[in-house]
Amino acid sequence: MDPVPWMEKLNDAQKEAVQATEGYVRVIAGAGSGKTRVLTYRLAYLVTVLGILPENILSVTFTNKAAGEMRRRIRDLLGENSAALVNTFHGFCVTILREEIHHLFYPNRFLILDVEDQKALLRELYGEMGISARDFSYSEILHEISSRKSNGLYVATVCDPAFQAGPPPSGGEVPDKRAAIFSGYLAKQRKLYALDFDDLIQFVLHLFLTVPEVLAKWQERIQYLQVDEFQDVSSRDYELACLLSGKYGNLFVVGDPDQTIYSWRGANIRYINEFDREFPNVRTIVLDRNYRSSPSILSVSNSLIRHNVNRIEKQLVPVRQSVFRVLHHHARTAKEEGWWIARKILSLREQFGLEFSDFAVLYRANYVSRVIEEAFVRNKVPYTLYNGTEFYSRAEIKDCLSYLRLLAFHDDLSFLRVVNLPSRGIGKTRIAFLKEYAAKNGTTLFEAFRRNGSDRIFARTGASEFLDAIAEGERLVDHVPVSDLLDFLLKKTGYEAELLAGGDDDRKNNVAELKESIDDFEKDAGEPTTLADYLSRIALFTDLSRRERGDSVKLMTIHAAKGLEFPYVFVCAMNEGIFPSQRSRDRRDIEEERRIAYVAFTRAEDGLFLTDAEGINFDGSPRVPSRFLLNIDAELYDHDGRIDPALWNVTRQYEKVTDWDETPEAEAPEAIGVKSRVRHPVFGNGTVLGVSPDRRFFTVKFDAIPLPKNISSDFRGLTLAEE
DNA sequence: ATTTTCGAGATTTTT
DNA sequence: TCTCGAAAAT
Repeated sequence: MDPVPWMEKLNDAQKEAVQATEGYVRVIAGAGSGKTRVLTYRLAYLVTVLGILPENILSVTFTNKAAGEMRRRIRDLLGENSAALVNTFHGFCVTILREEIHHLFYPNRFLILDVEDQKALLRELYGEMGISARDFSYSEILHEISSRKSNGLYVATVCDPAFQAGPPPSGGEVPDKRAAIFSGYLAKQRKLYALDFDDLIQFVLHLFLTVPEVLAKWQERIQYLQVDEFQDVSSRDYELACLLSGKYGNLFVVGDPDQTIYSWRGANIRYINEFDREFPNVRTIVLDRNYRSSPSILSVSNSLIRHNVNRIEKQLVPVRQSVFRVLHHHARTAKEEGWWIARKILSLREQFGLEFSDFAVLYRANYVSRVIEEAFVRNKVPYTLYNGTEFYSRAEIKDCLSYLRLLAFHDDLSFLRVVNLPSRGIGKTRIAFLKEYAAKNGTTLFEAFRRNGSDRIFARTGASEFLDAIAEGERLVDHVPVSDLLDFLLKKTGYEAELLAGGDDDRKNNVAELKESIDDFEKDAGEPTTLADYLSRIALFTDLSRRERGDSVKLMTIHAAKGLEFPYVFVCAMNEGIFPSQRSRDRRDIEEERRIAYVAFTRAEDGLFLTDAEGINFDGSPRVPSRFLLNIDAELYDHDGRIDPALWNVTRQYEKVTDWDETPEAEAPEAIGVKSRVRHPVFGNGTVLGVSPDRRFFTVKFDAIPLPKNISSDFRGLTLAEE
């Protein structure tokens, strides 16, 4: 008695979820339990069985990859015009802002800043303030800006028409330099009318809370809201979902608390765990049948995740038959580890008639990929590197996009990037001249340049050639596709000539790949795309990074692999300090690392291989196998290669520091000062070389380790040594 | 005044 | 291994 034939493919719990369209519904969906299928079928059910209009339905996720996959599937079920009902949080915010941002005294054309842009903006600011990047590292400051922004109040400041975008306070002793950097950053972003990733959501929330008719309009539109990966929502995402679904009260959330791996970005497991206490009459559906992984892989995963204390017990039940037992390989060097993986892939492929694309290699941190790549090159294993942000932050890609952005926005950020690229003899001094003119006349740098391009200051430079190219490009903007526009610009500005002259094939390929991706984008959109359209979308595409080339092994971080599945998975560099990361300092951090491992393991369908290698860490300490290997019941997996029991002992030492419930009562950190002799549970005895100005950490030279290490002053394990 | 070179420092995860 | 900033060279 199913209303639609495809419902036959679903089990009872999945069917129940698909048909639970009204009210507040929470689905706890274990890895590989057919979550995506439920989400897509539910959309199809709403449209075909209930007759709901697609524009009244919205399905949101976090990544473009997941949204793209959903769009593809829903298109297969419902046809072309259904794509719009799937979006990412950020993409949907852009949609809202393009219609509504004028309420906030921002123009409808706003610029979206990615991390590289943010850094460029900071670099400018530092120059004006006379600050060095050594004292205030970009990433640290960006993190702080992000957390300062999370209180939401700044939006009102930035949008205030009276907000002065003047130069930040400089010279003299500013009591709080970080506060000054923050306000300087806000001033700069306002001047550019730019929004960074945090702003996209913050501005929408601010709009909803201050302009009631905007909220009412979107609440009316979104009659059915479903949210994927709900375990990863932050307080802002949560607030947005609640507001949007506030009128009709149809909110359907899906997630798996065991797969929370974005805490560092504000994800809070609380929102899924306490969902039933927040809303009335919540229906909870549990999907615990696993269709993806073989029983061996599943029991290893279950065995691992059981070590997390803060967790709701849930056992995944396998549906499939086992193919291989999970295998661990311990290598003597990182190089050998890479070679073992390459060799294993070649032999499995030979033996079972597999494709290279059946294999994925996952790792905790991007830098691990280098060794693997090298081994793959040597063994002629074709691979595709999915390196998150890296593709779009490649210099040549940013260059190309900056040229396009300069045409669309005339903004200072893009201008500064491309004006001397290739080198036209326009350096610090001439830029300073432009800045002065721009400040005096209230124009953009580009306008200043256009007015003064023939001034004698710019004699003997390529100024006129550059201005001609841009002017001609502007005439073309509305008449040719974006891809042709880029082609034109690169030729006319001499960028392409310079690129071809250099022997760097990677850079050439990257530019070629960008052109292809623009082509794809235009075909995908169906209708002619405007430049502004393209630019506002591309800013969010950080993970579309690289198209798979031919039949090849996929290399990516575990975070990037979330939501994907592969027949054969290698999880490499399973060493203390890499995985779990050296940065994890307490039990909560370790539990998140363990969830990351759990996500990695549960990506595998038929085969799972875990590898680690001995060697030296950055700080000179020796590498030992990851504690997660010890977490798995020994009889559930096999070892290939012998491990010196002494290594396991060191692993246990590490484990004691962070994994035990409470570290024993220790001396108050105040007692430790410069030249104190201290004792550390893992590194042994050492001497304190220095204390950070804010007393956040001590710099300690341990006797047994060549380089000094910074130890958090909150860390209770560091005590005065009794000698 | 601009470009090149060289050395030091940094390395989680990403929308 | 790669990136960034300051000094040297053109």
